[in-house]
Amino acid sequence: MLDLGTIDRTVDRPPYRQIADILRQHIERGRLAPGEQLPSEAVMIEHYGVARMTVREAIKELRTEGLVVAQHGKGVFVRSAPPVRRLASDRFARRHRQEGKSAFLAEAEAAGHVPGVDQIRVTNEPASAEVAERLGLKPWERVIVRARRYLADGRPVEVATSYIPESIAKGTAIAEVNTGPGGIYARIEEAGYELARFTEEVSARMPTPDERKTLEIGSGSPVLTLVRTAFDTKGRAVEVCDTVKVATSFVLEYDVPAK
Amino acid sequence: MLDLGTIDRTVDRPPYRQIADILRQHIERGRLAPGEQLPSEAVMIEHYGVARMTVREAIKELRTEGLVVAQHGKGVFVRSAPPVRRLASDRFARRHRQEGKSAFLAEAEAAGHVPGVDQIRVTNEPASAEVAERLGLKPWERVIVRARRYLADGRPVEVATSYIPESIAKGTAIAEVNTGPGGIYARIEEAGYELARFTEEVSARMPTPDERKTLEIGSGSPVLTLVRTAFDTKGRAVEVCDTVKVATSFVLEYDVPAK
DNA sequence: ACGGTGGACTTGTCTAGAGGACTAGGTGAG
DNA sequence: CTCACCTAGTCCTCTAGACAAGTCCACCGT
Repeated sequence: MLDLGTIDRTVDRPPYRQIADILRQHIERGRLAPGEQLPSEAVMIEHYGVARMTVREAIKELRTEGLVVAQHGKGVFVRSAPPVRRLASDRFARRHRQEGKSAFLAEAEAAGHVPGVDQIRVTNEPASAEVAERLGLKPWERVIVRARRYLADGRPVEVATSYIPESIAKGTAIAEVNTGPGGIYARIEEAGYELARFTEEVSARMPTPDERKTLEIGSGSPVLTLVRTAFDTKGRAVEVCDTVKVATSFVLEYDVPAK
Repeated sequence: MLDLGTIDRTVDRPPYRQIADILRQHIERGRLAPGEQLPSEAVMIEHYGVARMTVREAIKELRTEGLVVAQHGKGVFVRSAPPVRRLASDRFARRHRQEGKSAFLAEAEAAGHVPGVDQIRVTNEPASAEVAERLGLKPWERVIVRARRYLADGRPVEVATSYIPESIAKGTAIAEVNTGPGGIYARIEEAGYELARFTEEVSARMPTPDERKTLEIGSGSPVLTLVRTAFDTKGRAVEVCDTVKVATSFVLEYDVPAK
């Protein structure tokens, strides 16, 4: 049985924070394991001798910290941390291209479905102001928009949207759902644009309601956003990729540039 | 005068969300400018005809989204977005080392103070479990801990903590507040460890109360965390740097590896 | 001119209670 | 067996009020 401890009304720290502290400790020390249910509001009201709102305040605090998620009608549960992934998925794909792809993956791609990716959507739209600016396009020019959602262990972890100028994509498989071996970077290079450099803008923020839904996360956990721009050897921007990612650890690697 | 609109009780969306929506729109459309004060709770209670807690719920929502900050006894204010910085500051320093440093910066460093950095703290401690693991140390070995806070336009934007094994730092200026030209990387290389590679783990989360205080941010805005590990040419980890950053955009750049 | 005090206004915290909505499990009718 | 219904338990939302604490400023006495 979980030791809920007691609160001390003589001390400076408000009761709802004390309760949050107790629960937070239990979670951090593993006494409340991921997926496990917290004591119900009623139990805590009884135990601590406080009003309903006080307990709810405590739980709300843990929710905004992303430690727990509440499920209407069921209870409050310790959030199970999504698995750590080594790299953002596009990088993953690029790396495979470089290092030689496993027969399994190549086969899956040839069959038109890549494990871990669902909800692929490809459209042809006028460039938004921001995309046009990043790609150096005129506002009326059109882009191919490729949106996809990545899964890990059946849970969504990332939504990525690529924008490629229609002028580059024309005549290639870029506008197809299945872009063929090597993905869009291979197609871009076949179209005569040799990739040379990327920039990435990284930031974090709270998700929009839409993103919360797509990524299936609680409102308390932040998302990482990456806007990657790919440039070719002539310095032209050839692709912009906007990635929104469940904010769990991933790893970048790079070498020290030669001196 | 700000148009507070009205709420509709016949509709599905709960009143506190409707109020939050109205305020959020005002903020996003600039009718409530950064730094500007929101109507007080009393005003909104009167205007919408709801209870105090309902208004507070609405404001709480905006707070967890990081849109507003409340100041006890003063009011609730639209959060002014921290300035965008191009690069994390350590990278900045590294780049300067590579590209040649401006006379101004070199001079400032020689004088022992770097513009934009305050609260430098250098200690010698036993390695924590995590740091020991990352640096490949035994638990009893000691590390030099260098903590510093970076400012931009007078506001804190980043707290970085470096851990260097005492065995490497011994006899160098690494344990001094002023590490001399080129910073700790130059000192590490002088000690015979040639830097070869970095890994970085990036994630985002909600700040701890302590971090909120140091970075002077509201509780609603997430922080980016970077744990960078530097390796030398022999594959030994020589430094771990833990960076907690106000989650505003910054830029990474890298080249496409030669094929 | 100066300093202290008090009051108005603000947000922070808590209480006590109500009805609603969702989930899961059991029960009984068909 | 299947389906509809009920019920207990859970969290969601809202009301109405209370006192505490921080901020600001006008006022008053010195």
